[in-house]
Amino acid sequence: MTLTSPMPDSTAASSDSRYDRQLARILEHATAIFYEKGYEGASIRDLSRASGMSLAGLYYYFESKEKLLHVIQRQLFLEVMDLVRERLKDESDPEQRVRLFILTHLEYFLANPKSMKVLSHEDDVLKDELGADIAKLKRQYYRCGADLVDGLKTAKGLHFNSRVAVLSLFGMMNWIYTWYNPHVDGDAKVLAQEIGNVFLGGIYATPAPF
Amino acid sequence: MTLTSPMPDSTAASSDSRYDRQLARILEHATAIFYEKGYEGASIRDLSRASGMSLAGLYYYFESKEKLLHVIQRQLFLEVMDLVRERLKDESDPEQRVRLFILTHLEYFLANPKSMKVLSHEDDVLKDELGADIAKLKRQYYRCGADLVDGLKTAKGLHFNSRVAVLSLFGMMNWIYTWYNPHVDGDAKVLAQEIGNVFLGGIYATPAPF
DNA sequence: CGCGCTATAACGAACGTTCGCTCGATTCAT
DNA sequence: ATGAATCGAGCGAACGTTCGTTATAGCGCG
Repeated sequence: MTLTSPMPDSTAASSDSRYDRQLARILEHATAIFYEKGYEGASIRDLSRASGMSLAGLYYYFESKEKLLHVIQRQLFLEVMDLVRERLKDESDPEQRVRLFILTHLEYFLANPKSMKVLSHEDDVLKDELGADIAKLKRQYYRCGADLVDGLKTAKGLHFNSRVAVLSLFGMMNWIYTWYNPHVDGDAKVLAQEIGNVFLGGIYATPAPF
Repeated sequence: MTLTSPMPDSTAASSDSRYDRQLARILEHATAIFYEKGYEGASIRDLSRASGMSLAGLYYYFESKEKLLHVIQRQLFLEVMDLVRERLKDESDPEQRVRLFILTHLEYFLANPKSMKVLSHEDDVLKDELGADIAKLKRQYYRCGADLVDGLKTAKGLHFNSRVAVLSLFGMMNWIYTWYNPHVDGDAKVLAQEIGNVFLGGIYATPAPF
């Protein structure tokens, strides 16, 4: 009965009910533990220790380890997709739209580096319906990026393999969690600039077919 | 009745003892299982089932699950590094050297897609000495790519952030295991061409620092 | 009181690992 | 040439631990 649907008695100002605050706290700790040890390597007891709650206490908030990961991943996807949508609302220049997409993605995930890994690294552990649901969200997000790149492509009359280009872009961005060091590499703005330069310069320089 | 060679052994090539062949077989099965279920998600019993050998039998060939992964990863790094070194021997043009690096990396890992994931995805599960050893190899491999890119950079008098550029290149290449489909995307040669175009076009188009 | 929430303690199953043993091939002394 | 001893390769069964999960009983607050 937990987690599959919002609490029935929650009113509009539900974001600060005790239940919601506790749930958010648990998701945060769980994300940190999954980040450190990976989903399979993390035990419910690790989560219990980290969040200072008993095993049974945790199960009051989610009904299985799988559903817990699912909630975390789903929330992250929805949040970043919402953010992207809102940021892109006021931009119409095709190149700037791609740059803005990169910037938004990096800003969100450099602000939540542990979330970045839990999304990127634990991407295929969920099976069946739960896995299919996450895969669907992922495909939506990919589509979003691909549409932006294709928009730029037709606007400028470029010729390149869209699929490989977009997936390469996602590769650059999603690989960051393995090396990013805020003291060495700049903030999201700097990084988005540099990665945007490489990617856009790369597709602009693409050879014309003949 | 002189004692020339003990066994006639039709398929001589006795450089591989039975032990070595069995070990290789086990490593291959283990790679496949780690690929499917991840290191933490794979149990020794899974490996036992896959390789058709008992639990205790497996432990005759390695002394712990961690050491098994270590052997696999170490062997892969050494093999691909050797391959890169040999291929680069005869090429002196800086751009072609970078392209050749990309091609070699892709050829090796598209020929061994499961290995690619076991290296990329299970990269930080090993701790202490074993982990440090793998991290050292990884750093060597990174250095290799970085030197090539830096060679091109100075040869052409380009200006860009080498660290971000090289790590982005590795991001593009190492992310491939999440999406590559041999029936849709080309073989290593065509993929190396496309990724090389994006990357090289990207760093060539880099703005001068002012 | 009743209800939302937490803690204790336990469940069976699965985990990585080890022990003692077997069995065929090889080696060696006679 | 042959029996005894050794060795490499592998097996079945079990070790103690940890896993995800749950039944149940108790607390504090409206």
